[in-house]
Amino acid sequence: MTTSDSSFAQCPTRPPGPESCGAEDWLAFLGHRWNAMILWHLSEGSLRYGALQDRLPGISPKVLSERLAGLVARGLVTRQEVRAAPPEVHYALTQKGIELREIIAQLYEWAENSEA
Amino acid sequence: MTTSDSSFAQCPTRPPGPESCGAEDWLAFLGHRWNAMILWHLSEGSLRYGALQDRLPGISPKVLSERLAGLVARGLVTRQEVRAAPPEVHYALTQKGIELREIIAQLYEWAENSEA
DNA sequence: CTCATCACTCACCAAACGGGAAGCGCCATG
DNA sequence: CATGGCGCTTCCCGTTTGGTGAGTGATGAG
Repeated sequence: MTTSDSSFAQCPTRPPGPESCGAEDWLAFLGHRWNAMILWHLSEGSLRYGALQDRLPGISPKVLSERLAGLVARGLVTRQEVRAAPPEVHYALTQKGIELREIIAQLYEWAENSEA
Repeated sequence: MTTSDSSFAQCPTRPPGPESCGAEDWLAFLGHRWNAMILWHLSEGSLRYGALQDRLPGISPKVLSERLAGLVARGLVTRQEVRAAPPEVHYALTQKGIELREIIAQLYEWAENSEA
């Protein structure tokens, strides 16, 4: 079965606003550069701001902050400040974030196979 | 299991270019406005240019052309011209397109459940 | 006291993107 | 011969985006 018509069925003509369909909204978010990458790197476990910067060569602090804020706002990532000598900020996936990462992993696997 | 580390594993530091990881590339594409929507509408079956325009209120001919060209270029959609009285152009999903739509459907279902 | 670190934030600016309007080529019909 | 429909394409222009570089605040080390 083709997942039948139960999927996008409720957002056929994209009613009023700009983004109405849930899936499209998430796709737009994930398609925004770095977001999926950050999600991926955090799946290793909690990481600090600086550690993320190191793993994402080319990202500017401004953009990294923006993306992290977006991920937190969508409930995919938690932000935890540690008031220490040099302050530490730890970012980690939420359950929701883990679930979403799973779906991205599926896409990744499909891409691998279809590319060949 | 969390799909373990077999997924993005090969694109850890995004080597040289702009988009290197397969999944991120596809996400960027799908996240581009209208693309997923077009895919969705085509899953009903073959549609003509004008029919797509009707189903995607707000899209301009320019953007629809661009998106369709992108979908064709990625092998998700076929374009078939019919030289008739008023010319007809039919767009339909390829096998690859159908597979990708499946994955989007999964995302959609996840979004539905997690939103609640 | 000075300096360095961490995690940002702010102001500025060029480049890219995206939408709207209008035009085009082809053919059939009136 | 003029008109109309279909499927685009081209041009223009405002908005957004992302990068850069500098600055901030708290704290501990030298």
